Amino acid sequence: MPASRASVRKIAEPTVRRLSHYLRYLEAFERAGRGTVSSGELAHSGGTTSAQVRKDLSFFGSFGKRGLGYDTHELVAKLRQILGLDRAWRLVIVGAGKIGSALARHPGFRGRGFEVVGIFDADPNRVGHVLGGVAVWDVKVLESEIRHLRADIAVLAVPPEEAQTIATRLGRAGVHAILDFSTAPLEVPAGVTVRSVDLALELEVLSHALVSR
Amino acid sequence: MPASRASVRKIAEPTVRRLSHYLRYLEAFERAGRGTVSSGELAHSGGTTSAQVRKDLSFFGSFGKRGLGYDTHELVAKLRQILGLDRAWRLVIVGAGKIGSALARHPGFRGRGFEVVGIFDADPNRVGHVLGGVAVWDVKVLESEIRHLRADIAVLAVPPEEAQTIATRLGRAGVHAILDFSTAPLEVPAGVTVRSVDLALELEVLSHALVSR
DNA sequence: TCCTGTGAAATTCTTCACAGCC
DNA sequence: GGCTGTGAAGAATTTCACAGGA
Repeated sequence: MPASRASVRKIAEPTVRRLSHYLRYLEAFERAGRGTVSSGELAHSGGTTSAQVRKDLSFFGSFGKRGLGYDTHELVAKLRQILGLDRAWRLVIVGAGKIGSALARHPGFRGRGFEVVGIFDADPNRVGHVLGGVAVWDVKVLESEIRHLRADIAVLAVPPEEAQTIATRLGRAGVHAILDFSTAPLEVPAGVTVRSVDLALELEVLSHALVSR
Repeated sequence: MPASRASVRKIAEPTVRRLSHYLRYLEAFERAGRGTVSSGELAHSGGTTSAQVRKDLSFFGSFGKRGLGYDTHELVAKLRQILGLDRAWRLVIVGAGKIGSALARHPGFRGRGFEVVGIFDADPNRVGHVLGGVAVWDVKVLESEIRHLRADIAVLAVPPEEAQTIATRLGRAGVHAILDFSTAPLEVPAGVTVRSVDLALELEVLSHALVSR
């Protein structure tokens, strides 16, 4: 049952994260000129076990060679396809504050197929400026401009009290994926995926680790 | 078997994350003047089930009141203790680039008990400046200054190729917790906890969600 | 009646272990 | 010999469901 071209089967989120990890390491192996990689090597770089790697990959069919490992190029291409990275995604950033503008200038996104095509802010002093080569628009024109820019994904970097309003507007504008840096709980319509990055929460996990050693 | 004062039992990471979430919402309830909160309400704000909330909390003893719910203040205090937030943590940021300096100026940390006490960078043009009220030190004096500042947690915001070196030096300087923004795989000595925040990876999870709908 | 605390069941995720192929 | 693919076992986590206190 090999996955047919477009639609990719539903995978558990921890698995998706591992696949993304594997891809990262595979690309490093690829740059190093390695033709094949074994599940053990992938496991070592990613902090899992070889059995886990094989299980994760076997989910999509078998493209390893016994006794050898996986063909680096082939596996990279396959993972890109599974993760939807065989196309470019168009990103907008909402909120040109500290985090938003740091992200706008972050060069790492474009390199991985995520192109920032627009930035929005409510502050008239910021509107019209250019950040990282991208124009800052007034958030008033969010919906129309997002359609115009054909954005797929939005990065939400606004104060918590505005997050819900913007998220709702993003949903209406046809954005189906949001990377949320506000710490507010968001309610979004079905069909919109939200991933939250909460730095205070990450610090709290570390805090717990420190006291529970 | 109620947890005794200082040492807190080992909990699975997903549980810790949920506890942190609960705390966030509880604080909102507290500000709204709510004396008690039910597991159902906590579950709703956090996107889980009431049974999950009760299981998570019952792990530390029973401090809910049947028919009523949990005492807001009491539960806030308890969660703070479990998460190690009943004390202040001293944070250093290594790397005063885009992400590092955005974090240094981020007001949300101090508000939640994490105080940025020092910043380090290798660029002489940045050394000696002040970011968000905190001095930028030369990374050459990392070890001695970290001991001097009595830092508990380090935020690693350096280029990937330097991440391992710095992580090793942080370990030697007595830092037991690292929040890592570089995307390199880190090897750290036992006793050092690392949490990685990888924005490209988060975007890839969203990408996968978009193609697998 | 409302809501907690918790064994038991169900489900999900991970590891084991080995047959099979290069 | 080395390494994949995978059923089966095992572990961990989540959900169910209900007894019992406010």
